[in-house]
Amino acid sequence: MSFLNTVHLNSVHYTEWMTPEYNSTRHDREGVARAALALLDEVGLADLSMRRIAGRLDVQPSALYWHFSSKQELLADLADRITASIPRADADVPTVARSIRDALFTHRDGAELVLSTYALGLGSATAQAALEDALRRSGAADPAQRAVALLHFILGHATLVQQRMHADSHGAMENGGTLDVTAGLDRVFDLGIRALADSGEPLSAAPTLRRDRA
Amino acid sequence: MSFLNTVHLNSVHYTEWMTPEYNSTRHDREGVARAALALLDEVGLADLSMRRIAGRLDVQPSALYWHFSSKQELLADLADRITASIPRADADVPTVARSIRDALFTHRDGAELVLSTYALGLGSATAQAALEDALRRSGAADPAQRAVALLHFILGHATLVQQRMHADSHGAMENGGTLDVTAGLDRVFDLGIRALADSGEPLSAAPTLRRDRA
DNA sequence: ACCTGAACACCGTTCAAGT
DNA sequence: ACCTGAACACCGTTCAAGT
Repeated sequence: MSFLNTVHLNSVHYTEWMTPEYNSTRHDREGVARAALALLDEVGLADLSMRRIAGRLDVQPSALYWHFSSKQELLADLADRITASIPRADADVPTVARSIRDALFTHRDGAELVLSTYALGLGSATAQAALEDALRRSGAADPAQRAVALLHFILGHATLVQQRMHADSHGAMENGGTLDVTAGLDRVFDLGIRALADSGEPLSAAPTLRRDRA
Repeated sequence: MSFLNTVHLNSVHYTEWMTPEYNSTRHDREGVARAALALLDEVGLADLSMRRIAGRLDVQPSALYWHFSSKQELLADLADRITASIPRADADVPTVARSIRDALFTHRDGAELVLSTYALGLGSATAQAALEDALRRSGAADPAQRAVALLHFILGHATLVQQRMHADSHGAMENGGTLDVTAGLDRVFDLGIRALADSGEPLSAAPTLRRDRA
């Protein structure tokens, strides 16, 4: 009976009279990706299955394979959407680094997703380029390699922090002093970024004070 | 018929006469973990299923749950074995960092495994402690936080490099200049480690030459 | 102490066929 | 252009029961 109902709703002869307002259940690549990203925030990467995404769209699992050739391709698309949200500003290295981290934090398990996807692809080339530009402007040595090192640190750090956040939230917090664990990790991030941003020999002998603002 | 045969082989009445040399098919926690670690090297983390591990041990999947309460616990055990192989030497920071990275590289997907497992646990506390000790000996500022930053960098970097290695090996190498990609990443690692090992303001106004030993 | 057998509630993916 | 239905070859986990 329930399936009869469904059949009836869907059998709206797909012909000329089917105007946009009658179209409800059919999706495009964009719609699938957006639904998947929303679902990611609700259930997390481990529980983001093709079947669940399909269920959210009121569609059979096999329908997703018209839009994406595999789950891997879908995940790569999501990773690209996350890294694409990095603002492209003429900021200094710590600011760019923080904006990359914040983009990863925008979605649940975002860091892990981008990390898993990064190796295969040109995804997060955006992030790498932004870091390299900022480094070049600051006059740092070896800006290209330094950008890669910064990106690896940001991805590793963000992945670990995001995991820890999720574990602490509905997990076993057996440690009494876990209150400031995130605050401590924030200082670790700043320390790491600053160390990777400027070090080494060349340019300006004065170490501490660059930056002429105020 | 095949299952009859199996039944016959296993029904060696479990009593006193069952001396060690007759015992063949029964396992302990250690044996399961070793088999799983060996299988990890063959098939990789994505294909390391409980059912495959059981198959390797000629045992039903459910048998594994006598030794480990979940797959997660088994994986955590493997991660601990990998980090436990880090040599405990009085070496300088780059040397310690490299030995941690090499321990992660000892097994296929070792970095990813440890990274996934690290958040939950005290695993890789070994690595963190080793780094902190080395930093303290070097007189670096904020050794505790710096150790965490170094560990995050090492885990992120090693995970990315290991993924890339595997992708390049039997994957689509569409890039012409991928030959020196690993060499380049090795230089990135050294740069990152050195930057994180020494930087910052305090101690000795002269930036480059510390080192009072010898 | 360690394992089997059977079941439960899931997976990703393919493909002919429908509209 | 987009989807269904059905199938294939898998998953992790539980639990009574066996030896």
